[in-house]
Parts: sequence; C-alpha cells; structure tokens
Amino acid sequence: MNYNKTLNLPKTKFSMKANLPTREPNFQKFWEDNEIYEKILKKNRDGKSFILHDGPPYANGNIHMGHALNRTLKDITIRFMSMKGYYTPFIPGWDCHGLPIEYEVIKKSGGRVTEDKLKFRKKATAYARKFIEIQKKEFQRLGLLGDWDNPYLTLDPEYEAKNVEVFSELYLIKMIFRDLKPVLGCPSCCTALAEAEIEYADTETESVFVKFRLLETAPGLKDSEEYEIYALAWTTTPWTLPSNTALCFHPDFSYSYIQKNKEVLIVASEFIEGYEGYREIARVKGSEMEGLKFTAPFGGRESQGIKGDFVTLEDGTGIVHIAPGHGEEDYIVGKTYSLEILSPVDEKGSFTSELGLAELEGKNVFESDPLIIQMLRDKNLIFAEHRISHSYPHCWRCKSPVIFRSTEQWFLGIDKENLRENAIKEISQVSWHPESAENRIRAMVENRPDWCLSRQRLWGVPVPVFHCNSCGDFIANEESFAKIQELILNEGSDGWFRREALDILGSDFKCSCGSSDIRKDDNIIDGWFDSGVSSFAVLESREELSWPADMYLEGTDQHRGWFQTSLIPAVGLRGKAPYKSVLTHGFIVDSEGKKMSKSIGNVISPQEVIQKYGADLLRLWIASENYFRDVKISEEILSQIVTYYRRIRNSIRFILGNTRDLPKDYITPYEEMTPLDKYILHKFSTTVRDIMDGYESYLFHRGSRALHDFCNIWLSSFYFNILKDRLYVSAADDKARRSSQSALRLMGIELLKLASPILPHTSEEAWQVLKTEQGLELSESVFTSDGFNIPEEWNNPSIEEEFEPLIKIRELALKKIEESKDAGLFKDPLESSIKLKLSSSELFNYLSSKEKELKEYLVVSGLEIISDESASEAEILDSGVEIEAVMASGEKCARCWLITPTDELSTEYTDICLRCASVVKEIAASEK
RNA sequence: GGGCUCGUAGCUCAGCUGGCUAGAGCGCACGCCUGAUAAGCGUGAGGUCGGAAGUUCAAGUCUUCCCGGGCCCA
Repeated sequence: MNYNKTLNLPKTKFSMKANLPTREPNFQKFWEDNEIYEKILKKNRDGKSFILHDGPPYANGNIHMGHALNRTLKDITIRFMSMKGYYTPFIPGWDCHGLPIEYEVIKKSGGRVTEDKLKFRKKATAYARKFIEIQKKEFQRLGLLGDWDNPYLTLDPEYEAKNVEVFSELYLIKMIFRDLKPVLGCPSCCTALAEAEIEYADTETESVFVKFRLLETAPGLKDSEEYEIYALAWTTTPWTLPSNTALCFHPDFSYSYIQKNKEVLIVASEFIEGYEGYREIARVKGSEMEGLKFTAPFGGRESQGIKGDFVTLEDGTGIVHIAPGHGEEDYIVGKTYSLEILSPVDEKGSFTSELGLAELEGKNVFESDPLIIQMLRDKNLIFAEHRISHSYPHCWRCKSPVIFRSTEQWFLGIDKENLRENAIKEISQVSWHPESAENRIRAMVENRPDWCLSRQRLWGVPVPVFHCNSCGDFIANEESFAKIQELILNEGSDGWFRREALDILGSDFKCSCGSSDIRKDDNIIDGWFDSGVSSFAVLESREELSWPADMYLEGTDQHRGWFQTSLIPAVGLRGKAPYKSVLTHGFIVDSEGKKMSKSIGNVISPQEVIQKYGADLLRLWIASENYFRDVKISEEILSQIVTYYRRIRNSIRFILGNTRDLPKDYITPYEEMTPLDKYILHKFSTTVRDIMDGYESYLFHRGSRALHDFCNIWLSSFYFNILKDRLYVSAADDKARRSSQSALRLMGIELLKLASPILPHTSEEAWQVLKTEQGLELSESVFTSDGFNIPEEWNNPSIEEEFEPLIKIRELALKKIEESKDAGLFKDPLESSIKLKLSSSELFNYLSSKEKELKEYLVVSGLEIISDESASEAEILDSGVEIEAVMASGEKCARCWLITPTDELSTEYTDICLRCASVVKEIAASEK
C-alpha cells in the first residue's frame, strides 16, 4: 500500500528554481508601486540617522562591474542599517560636467568646436542626461534602494549655484588665487589641452648638449679657478633654453669633472667614457651642486644648481635643464626653489617681446630651434648636437606637436590658512575602513601641490570672476558673486555664457578704476571641484540629510579623487571633514588578478551577469568577496555562487514548505520545545551574532559565509535531515512536530530579514509567500519589518553542552556507517542499527537517558547502548567509545521506512509500524 | 621609478598578540537516497601558507630582499 497521502510532505509555491532574471523586476516594481523606500524612511524617522553620501558616477557610458560593486556595497550597508532602525535616506548622484563628455561631443560633431558655445553646451547636457537615464535604469535593475526620482546632478542650476558659492567663499577667505602654471597647449588650434587629449608620436628634432658656465668655485675640485668649468645639459627642445632658470642634479648620483686643456665639463660619472680626450680630475655627489650659480645661455641671467629625484641616467648627461614655464616637472621643482617662471611664448607658439631677443620675436618656437642653436654655436656653448627621433606629445585633433606654456591659472592654495595642517588633523578624526586607508590619504595630502581649479574648456561651471580690461584688476566680491549665483540659479551656468559682463553686473557697473570695459573670465572650474562641493550642495541643502555624512564609500582610486576634493573645501570652509567614516573597496579583476580590459577580453559586465543569473546572484557574489582587496570575478567563481545561492534558497524553501500547515497563530513556547529545537535555535543565535558582526564591521563576506554555512551545515545536513521523520511521519499536530515547525517559522522569519540586505529579491519573495500561503500577519515588505528579533533565551549554552557528546557520537557513527555500507552490510544508512560500547559509566548513563533522541539524531533504525570497559576505539569526554553499524533486524515499515522489530509492527495494518498505524488510524477517523 | 596595498588547497574564505600532524565550505572523486528530486545525505582525496634568506627553542604569523598583481603618482 502507498502511504504517501498519509504523510505531511512539504508544499509551497516558493519554487526551487529561482528564475531571477525574469522575476526580479516584479519585486522591484512591487517596491516602487508601494513606495517601500519612503515607508522605510517613515518607519525609521525617529531613529538615529545614517547618512551614506553617494559619490556621483560620471554620466558617460553604461555601468560596469566597478559601479555594480560600489553601489551594491552601499545598498547592503544602508539596507542593513535601516533594518537596525536607522534613518537612512539615500540620494543617488551624477557627475555631469567635464572633459570626457566634452570630448565625446566634439568627436560627434566631427572634431570641430567652432560652433556657438551655448549650442555646444546644449549637446553636452543632452549627452549627460541620456546616460543618466541609462545608468539609472541599470542601477535600479540591481535592486538598489534610494530616491531615484530625485537624484542630485552636478548640472542642476541649484547645484551649479552652490558650486559658485563655495568657490566665492574660498575666494573671499583668500584660499583661491591666481598664479602661473605651465599647461599643454596646441599652437595650431590655439587651445589648452588636457592629458587625455594628448597623443604621443615620434618626431625628429635637433638635440643639443649645451654648456652652462659655472660662475663660482667648483666644490671638490682643486685649483678650480684655473679652468673654465661648464655643466653639460642635454635637451631635445632647444626653444625652451631661453626660459632656463636652473640645472637639476640627482642628489645621490656622482658627477665628474672631466678636463681637456683649460676646459672642464661636469657630467654624471656614469657617462665619462663617452668623452674622448677628456680625463676625470675629480668627482662629487650631486647634492654638492645645489645652490651653485651658472650662466644661463640667454638673457644674461643666472641658472641655479638644484637637486631633484626625477633625474635619470637613461640618456643625456645626468644634468637636466630646467625651464619652469615649459614643463610640469620643471614647474613643480621650480616651485620648491621659488624659481622665476619664464614663458615668453604666446598661444600661437610664437616668441613674445618678453624674450628680449629681437631676432626671435614673433617666430614660431619649433622654427626657431635652428636659429637658437646657431646663436649658441656663436657663443661657443654647444658641445655636441645631433638629430634624434623621440616620442613627443601631439594634439589629438590636429596632430601637430604641442608645447608647455605657462599661463595664468586659478588655484586653491593647500597651504593657505593652515589648510593642509587642518586637513591632516581631520583625517585622523575620521574612521577609515580598512585602517590602512588613513595612511594612504594622509601621505597624499601631506605631499599634494596646490589644486589647479581652472580649465580652458566649455563644459562646466564658469570661474565666477570678471576682469577689468583697463586696470587689469579682478572683479570678485560679495556683490559680484551674489549676482552670478542669482544668474545661475535662474538660468543655469548657460546664463554666464549667454550674457555679457555688464549684462550680469548691471549696465551702470564700473570698476573701481572707473572703467566699464569689463570681461568675464573664460575658464571653467575643474570637474573635481564639482563633486568636491557635493557635501554642501546635497548634504547641507536637502532636508532629509545632514552634514557631515556618516559614511563615504568608494573605490580605492578616490583617495586621490573625491575623498580629497571633498575634504579640502570642507576643511577650508567648515573646519571639518565632510565624512565621519570612509570605506574603500578594491577593483574588479579577473581570475588571474589582472585588471579587466577590452583588449585582453576578460571583461564581465553586470548586465550579462544579471541577464544570466540575476541581481541577487551578483549581490551574493559581491557579498562573498573580501572587497578590501581586489575583487575577482570569473565564470568559475560565479558558478560557485550559484551553488551557494541554491543552498540558501532551498533551505528557505524547506522551511516554507514544512511550516505551511502550522496554524498562523500557533507557536510552541520556548520552554516546551524539544531539545533538538532548542539546540538549533541556539546554533542560530550564534550564527546571527556572526552575521551581525559581519555586517557591522563591513566584512560582508563573513556575514554571507555565516549565513550560507548555517543553511548548509546546521540546517540542511543536520537539522532538516533529522527533522524529516518528525515532520513527514508524525501526526500533523504532534507536539514535537509543532515544536519543530515553530522553530522553523521563527528562524525562517529572522533568516529572511538577515539575508535581505544581500538578497533583497529572494527575501521579499519568501516574505510574500509567508504572507499569502500561511496567512502570517507580517509587515507589507520584509524591509518595513520591525527589524531583528532574536529572543535572549535562544542563546542557551547549557543545551550546547548537553548536545556536545551527541554530536560527537553522530560524527563517529556516520563514519562507521559509511564503512559498513562499503563493506556491504547494508545499502541505505536508514536501515542500519548502531551499537555503542562505552567504557565510562558516566557517559553510558547519560547516553542511555537520551537513547530515544540519539537514535533520532543518527537517523537510523536501531540503537543499542552497552557498557563495556574495554571499549577504546575513540575517545569522547575522556571515555573510550566503540561503534558498530549493522543491518537492523525486523521488517521495513512501508510508511516511515525504518526497519522495525517484528513485535513493534502493527497487527491491524500488516506493513507498517505501530507508531505509523496510530497516525494512519487517526487520519482515517478524521476523514469520516 | 615612487607611495600605498594584496598574494593560505581548483574556487571563496578562517587562521587573535609567533606555539600541538595548517582549518571550513564549495568544487572534485566515490557511494547512498529517490517522500526538499534539474533537490538531499555520507565518506574521501587535495596545501613545501608567492619565492629566498634571516631573527627565534618555535614563523602562514616578525625582519630584509626578490617575484607576481592592483590603485594612485612620476
């Protein structure tokens, strides 16, 4: 006879197959339609707040795995905090201005920028907005919580006005100023270029070894006054020689004096072999050269000896000619020595009158190279010359060689008003995760140069300063700033480009010199400043938020970027860091640890993972990785996550399927529960602690691991396995069965809440099934529940102690069963009978008192416990234990499948045991 | 080249202040079950802890160097 119908088999519509890719959008729609985000905030309105301020991604392109990682980590964090009762508004943002978009727009219009500025900016706006929409959809598909209808955009007029406000405040306290700085420019396009617009190409140029006469006594050289001493420097850009102000030596290299007749040359000792006819007469360290005076080749100036680590021995002489107006490195080293910045070159690349050399004035710099060399020959300052081919920067658009030219730029002075010092102090107040992040950013802030804020570009917020064409003064005061802010608030930053200066200032405006010949500054503000002011534009401006943020959470690259660019203005204006804590994560790499790149072909996009596996799977992957280091992804890793997911899902499914018939208001009181249920609740409570610890220390991989391992080890292979007999075979309202069902339901509800930050869709799905299938009176969504609720009594060390020997016996028995099965004593472990021989009477007494439970926990048909002093095979609690597993004797009960001694078989129903018979009889009676 | 950082079984991770034959889960192999079934259970085999040297009675854990990644600079 088939007794299937008399069993309580699990049943639920929470399917084994998740089908996440197609079903997740339904839950996302559920959250959106029912305003779950708003309801979560409402629920926690009176709780402590936790403000995670979103670092705005750049509105360009589709989201990649790095975005998915970052946003998912943020989402897990705020979902967990909200579950704990924190008020967690989250405002997503986008960074909309800047070169990459400008670049794309220029490319699309065929590389031309001659068109109307406003028209151009309109295209840039449209471009940014298009990608904001695309990325928004992609982010939402990840299941991210937040105010997606009201994100912050750096191109919003309010935001732009705030940008100008912050600039003006920093200006008024004199942190922002104007100074010279070399900038790459294209002489043929007459425009400044950013690093991204440079292409390197080989060109042939004249390279020369130039002699710089030493004007004083040579250190370390006897009778130095008897010689004409020259330092020898090598350059491939002779046109920069007129702007020379220094010669740079490496402090640790040794330099030789090499002599031929009256002439002595200084070159790095490494190179002296190459100078035929010269012999070395002395040698000194490069550091000795610091402060020496040489004659600059042009303009009757002096050139100073300085030291720098960037000098190499790759080519040249080991002595570098320094023109601070014509090179980034030259500029930086020049700054530290306060060298004069000469730049007698206009934007067309022609020498200006500042040069003081009539024969070169008005001539293009590259065309001047031969002339300059000739002039040096005439002065007998050329030691050698030859044409060489080398890599040189070129304009990406017109392909012509570019030049470094020093120009007036706007700076934020990192050393003004103790800014650097204060920033470093603030860094130590912030809580950094991981801790090493603090070192990193401190070292960077300690060494960073002034922040160059101006860009010679169109797509951004204008530098809000006017210039008087008559007296040359700046017009930048509270009044002018206020007018600009008002303009931008009304018209956006387009207004600045649309209107003339007096249109903004008022037609009767006059400079203090009396002139009304006034123009606008034609720079825009660095895009990093845009996002740097977000703490003011968002945290201080939105009602639901507050300043400073509780947390910034970004990739490790932001130590150089946003963490600094937002720190500096905040410390400057508010004297405090804009964040209380900062969490950084690593980058996505492939299985080899290599970064993803299209050319290697190891890119995995979030879109394809979602399409194939679903967002919850992507999230589980992220939650299983230690993201403080770089995060690996590969098909192998994902397939592992698939099995993790299935295990968790099936555990939930088992719980839902087996609690379905538990009356919705019925819960066995803890003290009446069976020991097994108390034990699993105890295990669960320690797991909960591990999971919570994981979340709270932002080590999500520990939390997700604890969750998975609990489902796997303690639920699936231990508890569920033992429970099947109870749940399926016992009468529906059997006390032990109800006890277990109660434990399952209580744990299930908490499990869903615990898993929800990582697996929002799956948790919501199960939550809804509990409501519809079991009629439980739960909150509308798992996310609007009352938070975690783990009764203190579940933590029960004495039950743990009670179970310790039982668990140990179980482990040993399982091994023995396997051996006996392999030996052919039986096929199915369920058919086995265990014989325990114990040498200690204490253990014998204890286990004997637990015989019935122990048999249940072993999931076998028989158990015999014997006291035997000679038992010694294994040790448990200082007691020898011997275990035997044999085929049980009796008949197999057709209902519970246990082998039953013949005297325990039912006489009424011939094929089942007495226990089953009484259940079957009861069912038959109730059906009548 | 510089600053910071990472490198424990095929994979994901534990290994606290140095101390028993380096752990777990997954995967894999073999077996069981077919009443969680494109599920479930059991057993087992996998590691010279990136490499080398050093400190120590003792090092995956400390020091130095090297190799290989990553981020940011130059």
